[in-house]
This record gives sequence, structure tokens and C-alpha cells, in this order.
Amino acid sequence: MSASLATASTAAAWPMPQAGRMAPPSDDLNLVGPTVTFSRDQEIHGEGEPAEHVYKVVRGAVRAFRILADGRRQISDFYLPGDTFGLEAGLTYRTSAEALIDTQVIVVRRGSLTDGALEDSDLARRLWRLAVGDLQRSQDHVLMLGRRSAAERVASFLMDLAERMKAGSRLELPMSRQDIADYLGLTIETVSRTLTQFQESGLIEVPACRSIRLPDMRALAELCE
Amino acid sequence: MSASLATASTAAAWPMPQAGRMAPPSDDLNLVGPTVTFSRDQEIHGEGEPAEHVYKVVRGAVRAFRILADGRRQISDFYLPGDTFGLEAGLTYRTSAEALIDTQVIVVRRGSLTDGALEDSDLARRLWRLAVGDLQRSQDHVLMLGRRSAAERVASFLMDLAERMKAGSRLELPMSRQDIADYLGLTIETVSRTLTQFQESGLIEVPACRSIRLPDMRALAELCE
DNA sequence: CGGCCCGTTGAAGCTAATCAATGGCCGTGG
DNA sequence: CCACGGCCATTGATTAGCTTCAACGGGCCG
Repeated sequence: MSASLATASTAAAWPMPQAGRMAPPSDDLNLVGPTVTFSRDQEIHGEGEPAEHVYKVVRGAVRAFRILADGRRQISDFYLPGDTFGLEAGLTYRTSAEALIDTQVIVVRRGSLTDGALEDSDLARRLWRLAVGDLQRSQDHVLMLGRRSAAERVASFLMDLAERMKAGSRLELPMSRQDIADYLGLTIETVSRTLTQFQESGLIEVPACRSIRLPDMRALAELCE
Repeated sequence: MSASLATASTAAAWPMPQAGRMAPPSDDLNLVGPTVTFSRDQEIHGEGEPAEHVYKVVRGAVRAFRILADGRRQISDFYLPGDTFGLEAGLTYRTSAEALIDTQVIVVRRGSLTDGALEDSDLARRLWRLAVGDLQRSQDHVLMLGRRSAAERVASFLMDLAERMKAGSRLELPMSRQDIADYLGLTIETVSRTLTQFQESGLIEVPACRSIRLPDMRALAELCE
């Protein structure tokens, strides 16, 4: 199973039509606000900065990460079009966020959300779902990292991304091999070698670095456990 | 840093006096309901079962986990006295929960919480904090599992537990080595060997399997990165 | 056309897993 | 009270898989 497949087909404490990451419109914040464009590798917000804004991806993709003391980078999540990020419990951002590619986001002041939630229980409900959705994704990430082989991790990653990008069997990766490695807790070499093995086994086709075809998603899914 | 130390000293979207896992009373659900006692290894709820109850640990300790297809077990969290668990977004529990030792919990029907949250924005606020607290813990768990050595993982685990149990430098472990291994994504042998190394380095003392002294928490903290 | 960055490939080393056996604690029963 | 048995933890030896170090290649942009 892929990480996000594991969370599919659940409903909400407040009724939720679908618990997958890609929330249906009715389950989503109808954020209104200015759209801002960030170019490749540009910082959207930094770890420790005051968490004044909430963002929703319109176009492009984003990585959220932390830098450890020795320089290693752990990517905690990728955000794709339709995803909301930057909604913190605390006063500050707990991760940094950067655009993976040229990315357009809607920017909303946090206060407008939290103030509204005090009055509007429907808004509060949506905020709750966002937080819980992130929690489920993070727990699935834990399952992915704990005692799983490189092949299992990469297969889970590809299946998850294919589902989230609704791209069918043709994946256009917005992130580099290094990004994938830092998300999966592997080295770039191991990611590269694993993809090569998948290719040799006929599990995937890689016409270009950032373009991957998944001709046999069933076999790939079995690798995910 | 320990996993939970990393989350300390933040405040809330709604003002939150302290964001650590061990919520202060004002930040906690004042759950009222019958208390139930579970004996060692007894199941409290199972993965996939209808999520009808929410639990709060009074005494003892609990593990939440999933069994993977090949039999491996990933523990996603431990719950200690004061912790609330079982609050799901979906209709079903996403993990199984078992008592680590003889454990007393308060049991509340979920409906009484979610119904109340529609009326009572203060209750909704507390539920939000619970969900976000779990999220932060899960994200810290990801940081712990991604590309960290066995020594780093074990050191982080000990520091985290010491803080959560408010036990100072004397830790009484409620869980077995196998539980620790399944939480850290290691084998029981590696956990054991790492503890022995720590002992030989004078970092810890282990008068009994389940009893660990931390005479040099500063040195231990440095191992956590 | 040239340089640079990213990805791939190769070889060697190391960490943790695996396989296997011993040791110690605890509960039970003699 | 002591002896036995079972379970959990520890320790040892070997193996496997991933990382590390290093070099090469290929695509993209100037």
C-alpha cells in the first residue's frame, strides 16, 4: 500500500466525505486572498519565523523541511496544488517551506482564519480536518520510514505521488532526486539505484529524470507491502 | 535534542500556555466518565474498529501500533498518564492500542465530545489542540526515523521519555525492549547493544531492565544532535 | 560550443539485521 | 525455601543493505 492509500475511505468525526489528502472542494478552505508567485528554491517561510500566513498551492509544488544540527535535511512533506500549508498551532513555523519549482500560492493572514473559527463552527470544522489530514499523512510517513527497505520506500513514494497528482500512470516529478532522498531518509545514490532496478524489472519507465511512467502499478503496490 | 524538546515553548493559534505533550490542566479535556482497567498486553481498541470511544490515561501506559503485511509492527506512539488517545477523524481507529502494563483509563463516548464541540467553541479549541499536539509529535517522530543512527534514536527516545514522565534522571520504563525497537524502527538486538554501549560510556546506568538512570543528560542530549 | 549541475554508476566500508546461543529474572510448583 | 521452566534481554558471529567516496555522463543554459 502507498502511504496515502492507507488512509483512504475514512469519514470524519464531523462527517467527512473523503479523508484523502486531496480534499474535495466542500472539505476545503475557500481561501480568498492575493496570489503570490515564488520561483524555484525560493523560501516561502522559514523555520522559527512568526507564523503569520497560511498558504494554499494553486500551481507548482512546495517542500517543508528542517535542517538538523549536522546539516542533514529531513523533508516532512510535499505540498501539491490544492494543498494548504503553514497553519501552525504555535506562534512560529515549525518547518521551512520552499518552492520546488515555480509556484503560485494564495496567501491568507492567519488571524482571519482563527478569528473566524471562533464564530463560525463550519470554518472550525474545516480547520480541524486540515490538521487531522496532516496528522494522518505524518503517521503514514512514520510507517514508511520505520524498518522499510529502500525499494519499499521508493515504491510507496511513487504510488503516493501518483495518487495525489491524479496523474494516472504518467508522473511528472516536481522534485529532484535529492528531495526524494531527504523525504525517504535515504541517500540520493540509493534512490537512483532503486529507480534503475525498478526500470530493469520493468516496473517503471523513466523517459526523463523528472518523468516516470508506471506501467504496472499493481506490481508496484505489492512492493509497498 | 529530543523529539519532544524540539516542540517545546510554542504557543497556540488559540493562545496555548504550553505546547508540550504533557498538557497542563487548563489545556486538557476534563473528561468525565467511567474508569476501566486493562491488564498487561490487553487490547483497548483494534485497528479498523468503529472509533466509538476516546480514552485518557490515568495510570499505566499504552502503545498505539499497526501490524504491516509481513508481520512487522510499527509503534506510532506511547501514551502516558494525562495523555488522551483514540480521538479519530474517521469512523474507525487507525491503529490498535494495548496496555503496556496494568493501566487505568477514563473512557468517554466520542459522540459526547463531537456533539459538544458544535456548541462549545472552548471544547472545540481543546480538541484542536489535542490533534495538533499529536501532529507535532508525529512530525518529530519522522525526524527521529529519517537517516539517524541507532545511537541517536535511542538517545532521543530516552530524553523524550524522561521529559514526558517528569521523572528527572531516574526512568522507569513501562515498555519492553521490543516495544522500544518497534517504535524506533530498529531490532531488539540493536536497542540492547546501544544501551550497553551507553552504559559502558557512562552515559546511563541500568540497575534493572526497566530502570534506567541518566546521570549525564547533557551528554545524552548532544547525541540527539 | 563549453561549462555546470544533476543524476547515474562503480567499488569499498560500515552499520544494523539476521542467525544463534547464553544469561538472568520471575513466577510456579515441588 | 529452593528447583525448574519460560520469557526477556544480552552477547557473539556472520551477512546484507545502505552509505560513502569517487568518477563518469548527459542534459540544460549561458
